[in-house]
Amino acid sequence: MLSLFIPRLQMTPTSISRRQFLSQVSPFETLPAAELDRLAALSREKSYAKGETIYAEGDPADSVWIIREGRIQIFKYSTSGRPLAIESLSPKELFGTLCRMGSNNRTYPCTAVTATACSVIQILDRTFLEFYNRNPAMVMGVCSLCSQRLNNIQGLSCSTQEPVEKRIAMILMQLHKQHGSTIPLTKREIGELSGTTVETTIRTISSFTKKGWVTSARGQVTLKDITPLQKLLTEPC
Amino acid sequence: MLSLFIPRLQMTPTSISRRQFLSQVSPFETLPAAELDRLAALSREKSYAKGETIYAEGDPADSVWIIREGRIQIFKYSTSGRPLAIESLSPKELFGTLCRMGSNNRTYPCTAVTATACSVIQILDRTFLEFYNRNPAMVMGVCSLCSQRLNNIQGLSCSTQEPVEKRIAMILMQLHKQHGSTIPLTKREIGELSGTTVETTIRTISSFTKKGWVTSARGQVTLKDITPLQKLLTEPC
DNA sequence: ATCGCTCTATGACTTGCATCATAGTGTCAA
DNA sequence: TTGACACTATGATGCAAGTCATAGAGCGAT
Repeated sequence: MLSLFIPRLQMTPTSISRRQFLSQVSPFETLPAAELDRLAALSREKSYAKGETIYAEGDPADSVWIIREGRIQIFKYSTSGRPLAIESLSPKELFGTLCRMGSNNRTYPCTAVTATACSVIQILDRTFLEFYNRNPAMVMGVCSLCSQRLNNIQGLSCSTQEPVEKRIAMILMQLHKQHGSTIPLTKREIGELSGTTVETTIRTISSFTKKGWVTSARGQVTLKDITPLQKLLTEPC
Repeated sequence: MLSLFIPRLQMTPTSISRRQFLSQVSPFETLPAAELDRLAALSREKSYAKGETIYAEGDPADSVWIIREGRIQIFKYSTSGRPLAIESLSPKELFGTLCRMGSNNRTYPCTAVTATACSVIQILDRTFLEFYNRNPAMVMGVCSLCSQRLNNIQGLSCSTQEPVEKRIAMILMQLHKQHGSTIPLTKREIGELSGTTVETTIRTISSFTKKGWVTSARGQVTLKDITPLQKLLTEPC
């Protein structure tokens, strides 16, 4: 689908080693030093250009992924082809893992697409499971991550019922936690996370701008005053 | 809110002991005999009439629950008050647990309401955690449950994008797995699971009836032919 | 028996948001 | 510099599904 000539991310010499990076990633924090060395040795690193698909829903799954650099969106597609972005993930976040831990689910349930140039760490399932089985503390870490994400998604699935304006406000608040007051996403991406179209997203954000709540530029939204946004969320209608 | 005079479920003398029942419940299956005895001794059983709220979103949470008898629906409410039933749970299923395992989330994120008269087993958090910390196999069980539920809900949240007809077909297929071909839910309950109104649910199911796919009676829907329902789900539009 | 309530059913009206169309602007590549 | 393309922007139109209204039918409570 994508041109073969898209330039890959040029890895700048990273300041910290992969091992050190992994030691900061949530379910690996508890691993003893020797295990971390081994994990760093057994994992590999890959680079992707913006817009590349790392895996697609239904692909046979054999790996767990961690973002080292860049941003990735996890999609589900409706049968009519409209994309819904379930999550927008930043460095140190895992993906392609959690929903496969339980069942004998050997395919990816979603599609992972890079939203920017990315560098990701790939760990084969068999490697991951080896560490998983050997380190009870890590099992708890994964369980805890799973649980957190369950909570997020529950919130998301409930937001279905809300009118678009609230859904977008909700996503903006969530992105605010992730990125701070300047959110580096295009209107399209925000729309995909809100489950709506670009046009509606633009109209809505433009109405927020008119009210002085945000400012908007190409590829970014800056939150100027989050209290009215917060208020909008809790308002009865 | 509810009358104080609603008659409680009259517990018929159950054929199996609570201990034996617990031994069949997923994350406890792996517990050694002595631990099961202890768990049965430390847990307690409660009965609820139809329509009672076991806990509400935001309530301080101190327990893990298991359905012994009856059916329970887990709700989120939109700010306009419209209910969305995230799940419809049957005996042996846990609730009030999974989304609290990770964070220090001391309040329930959803509301649990009995859809029929129910008997439930209550396990205090501190008891549950004691077993959780002592039995690594149980941690994996919980992790796996969490992961399964994450998958279910991901499917649900994506279905937002689908037209109502598909959402209802989807829910019917899911309930089919749970209950067999006769689904003992009212149109209202099916609507709540599909994220739509009673009227729309009735209209849609009535259209399925006219096509000969289902038959419908007060408080139940019987699937006659699931292949066209299945086909509806995958159809491009 | 009868009151009250929930469930089912169907028609008429309304509306939020998608869709379609058009266009200006910023950015990158050759 | 010029084309190609993504992003932003705004107006016009249509439709799916919600809302409101009404009514019959089943079921439990007294």
